[in-house]
Amino acid sequence: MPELPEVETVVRGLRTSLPGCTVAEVRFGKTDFVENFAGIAERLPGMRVSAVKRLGKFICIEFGSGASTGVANPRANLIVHLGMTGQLTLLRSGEAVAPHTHAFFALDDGRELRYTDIRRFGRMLLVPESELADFLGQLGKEPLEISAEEFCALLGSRRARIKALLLDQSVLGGIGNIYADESLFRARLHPMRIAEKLSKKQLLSLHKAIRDVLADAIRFRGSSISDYVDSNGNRGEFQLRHRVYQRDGKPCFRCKCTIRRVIVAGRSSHYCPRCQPAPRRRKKRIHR
DNA sequence: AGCTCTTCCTGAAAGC
DNA sequence: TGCTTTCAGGAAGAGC
Repeated sequence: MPELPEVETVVRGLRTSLPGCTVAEVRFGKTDFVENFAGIAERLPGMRVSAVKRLGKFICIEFGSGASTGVANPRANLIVHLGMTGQLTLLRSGEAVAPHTHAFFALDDGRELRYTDIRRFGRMLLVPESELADFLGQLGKEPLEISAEEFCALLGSRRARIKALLLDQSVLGGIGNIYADESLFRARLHPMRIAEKLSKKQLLSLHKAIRDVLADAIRFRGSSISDYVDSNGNRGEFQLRHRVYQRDGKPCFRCKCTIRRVIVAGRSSHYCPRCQPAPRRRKKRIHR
């Protein structure tokens, strides 16, 4: 599933050759994952890519005004969320079309940017520059940019389970199920711990664990569990280095104890019961 | 505030 | 063998 490291890998790939290219033609297959597909098909041709960015799990392809359109065409941003199975790949226009490919952006250099998404949990929309600030305002903090102090302040007063908060995109943008579990393992925190009850030391440990895990995962070009590939169609390798994610029933790399799986915040959560001890259950009050 | 449940969608895997 | 059912999950919305 594409999370921050996978999206970052896709963005870095696109960034090497997409800026400067002009869109020649836009075509769509199914459009139920696109907001205002007709508007995108009408607006983008003639516009030139000026930058490619990552915002949490969103890919942001920034378009400046194209050479042919001039002042009448203000800046706009094509925002893409890969959902569960989304792929954004750059190919030559003539190449065979993979099944479930639903968006085609033909470029002026004979290549094509294609969006493929088996389950169509992904999303695509065009955000005018004037509305980008509003869009960004809904996103949580960047896990790789937030300071330790800010991280502690953000989570330390919340009464929700720590795993739920890590997955909440309006708190931190970019962490999904894989990296939440891997971060909690490294910080030795059980996913059901209540954030408010964590010590400063534990929060600082989690902040570092998140940074370390994400940086490692980016170095290995993300985790390919099922469908994830980068902009060149290559799989990542970080799935080979997961310590707990989808390792339930297998021995912990640290202590050999059997990794377990529980549902937290509606998600499978994998943890080592010895390295990540369960929170102490509240003592029952005895009323008289 | 925060939890659970449901919906979206398809393919893989399990069940019969 | 082959058909049917179940499950997985990011995000949003409903209801509690």
